[in-house]
Amino acid sequence: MAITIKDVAKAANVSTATVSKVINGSPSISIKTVENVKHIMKELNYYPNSSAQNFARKSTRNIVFATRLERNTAFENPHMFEIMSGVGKYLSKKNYTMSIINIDEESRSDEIERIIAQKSADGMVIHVSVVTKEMEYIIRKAEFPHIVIGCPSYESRLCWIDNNNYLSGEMAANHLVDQGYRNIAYIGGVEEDFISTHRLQGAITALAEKGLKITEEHIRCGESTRQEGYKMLESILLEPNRPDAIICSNNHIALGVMKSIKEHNIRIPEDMGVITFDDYPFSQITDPMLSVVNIDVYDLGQQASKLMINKIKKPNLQVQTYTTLPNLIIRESTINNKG
Amino acid sequence: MAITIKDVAKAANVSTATVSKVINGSPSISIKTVENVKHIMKELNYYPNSSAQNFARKSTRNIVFATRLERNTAFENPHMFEIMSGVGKYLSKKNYTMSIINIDEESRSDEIERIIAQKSADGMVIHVSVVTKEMEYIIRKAEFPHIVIGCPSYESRLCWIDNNNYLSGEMAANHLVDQGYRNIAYIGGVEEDFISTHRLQGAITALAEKGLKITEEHIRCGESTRQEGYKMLESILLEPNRPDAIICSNNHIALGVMKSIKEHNIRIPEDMGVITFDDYPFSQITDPMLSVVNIDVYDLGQQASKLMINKIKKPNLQVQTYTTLPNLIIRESTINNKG
DNA sequence: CTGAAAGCGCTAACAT
DNA sequence: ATGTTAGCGCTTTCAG
Repeated sequence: MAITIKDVAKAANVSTATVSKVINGSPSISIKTVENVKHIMKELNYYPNSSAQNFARKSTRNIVFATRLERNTAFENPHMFEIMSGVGKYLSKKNYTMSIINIDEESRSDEIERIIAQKSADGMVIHVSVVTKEMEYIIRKAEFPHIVIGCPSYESRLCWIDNNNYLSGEMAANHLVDQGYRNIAYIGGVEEDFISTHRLQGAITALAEKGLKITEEHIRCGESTRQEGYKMLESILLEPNRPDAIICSNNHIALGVMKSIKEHNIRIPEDMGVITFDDYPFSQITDPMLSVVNIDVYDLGQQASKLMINKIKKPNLQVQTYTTLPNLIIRESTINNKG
Repeated sequence: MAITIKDVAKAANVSTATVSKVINGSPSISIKTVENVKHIMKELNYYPNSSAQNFARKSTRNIVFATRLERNTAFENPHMFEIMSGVGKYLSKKNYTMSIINIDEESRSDEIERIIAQKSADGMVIHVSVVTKEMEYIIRKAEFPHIVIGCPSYESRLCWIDNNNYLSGEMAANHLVDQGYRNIAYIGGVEEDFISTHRLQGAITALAEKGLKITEEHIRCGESTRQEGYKMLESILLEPNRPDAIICSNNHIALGVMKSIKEHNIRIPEDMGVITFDDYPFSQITDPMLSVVNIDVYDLGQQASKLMINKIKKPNLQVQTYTTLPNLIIRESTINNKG
């Protein structure tokens, strides 16, 4: 049989209550006793049984990370796992465990309800891609500590944090202007793609401040695929007023855009600058290498879990905020010394 | 206060033991009682407290996935997360939870020891990249249910599963020969990179069966980076005996290799075929698109967790096996109708 | 500063 | 088929 708190108590000639207090760093124990007990614990190679601890103290020191774990997610959305890594890193530093649950189409809120009711976690970090209104209802009804990563696509009263896509859009536009580009186009995702539309709004604002504007026909929205990016740029090149720089709302679109540009024998960056967002390691394999406005999503994850832990202590803490600043990585695709 | 098993027992006019048996699907309860109790549970919206269950039954129904979660891991090694997703998927189907722990350089075996001693999980799935001999010692001493994903790089008595890299190498070589290539080179990782060396061995064997061989000067080993891949191919092109096809041990190397080939105005696939392993979604963005021998790592993860659960039931089950068959994805880089 | 003892909510052996 | 009851190993009052 494994060794328990009783064995330690006996060996140290104290009560189990005292041992427990030592384990939990209670200040009311004399230094001498603390040292003695700790010594015995080490000697006996004692570790408190975590199920018993969880049970007795009615808390698990476990946080659930809820997201989608389908086939290919890791390839298609490494960002999500990078966030998860950041969350896990911070939690382990704070002696919390992180368990991952897969939320799929059918059972989204059932899973959540069960976790809350079973008390198998003290809190929940949720990737925005899986939240629904029903889920929100359950979480808020139970007043369960949570933080959503990413701004929900509807007016929500859940707590969330996100990076500032608006600001990212501004940075991309400002950089292009600094480099001397003046006639800028935006190729983005569909209208419901909030990330893309926020970036666009940021770009528009930044340009307006410099007395520039993106003309209507230089804004395109479509699916976030290479194929669509390619098509959207092709159609822009048919216009008489050809832009001298393109902001692409993501890497997929950027790849299609570059393909189209190259096929037309337009030089990047001399004739046309290209910039996009989020630094996949593969941004560097394009020729020329892509400039990007990047977000430190690992850091975003760490911040989220920090908030999570604060919320466990102060459950009424309400946060809805844009955090983590974007940073500009200048590579070859926007280096244009006309500026 | 949340509702407990006692409340259910009272409402259903049975003992808590009976309710417990219903919860756990014991066959010794009459259908009528089962239905009645289930009905009451639903009515009261009762869910058993999982900490109490874990504590009482001395098992957690939790599996730890141990790996490295440092910054950029998700970008550099999406495979690892794809495996993790597969593991999580299967476990949740079997009503197990999965918690992730980060194993870093300093504290690798301490973490493991703690988890085992604290009984915070029933088993452990470990990514091969974090195993050490010390860790093996701890796991085996405790006879803790485990499965390592990937074959350890030393003679180990841990249980592991891996995909068959040897077979993958054979498939790559056979495909090239089928396409009519005869003079094949292998550009791989360093010697300690077992994945690469197994693939090489497979390729050599397959070629030997067809009466072909890779000459000594057509085998190169170096770091798995684009830069090194580039350099290694450059040096091969200096040789008088120029190969007509290249097997690259991974995507990074393949990218460098293709760059070199293109700069020498050698046509792919006409003058030189290129094949590599593991289908990143980005394998498709190269020009021409890369043929690859792919492994279904999501499936590998699912198989691993299946074994994991078997091991919990039969702890003396010993497995060391190559599983999950590779499959060939033929794209543009090897289509050569000389064959 | 330390200890006695009452649980925490459930499971499982045993009895009926 | 169902109930009684003794724990599971720890935390936490409360008393001393």
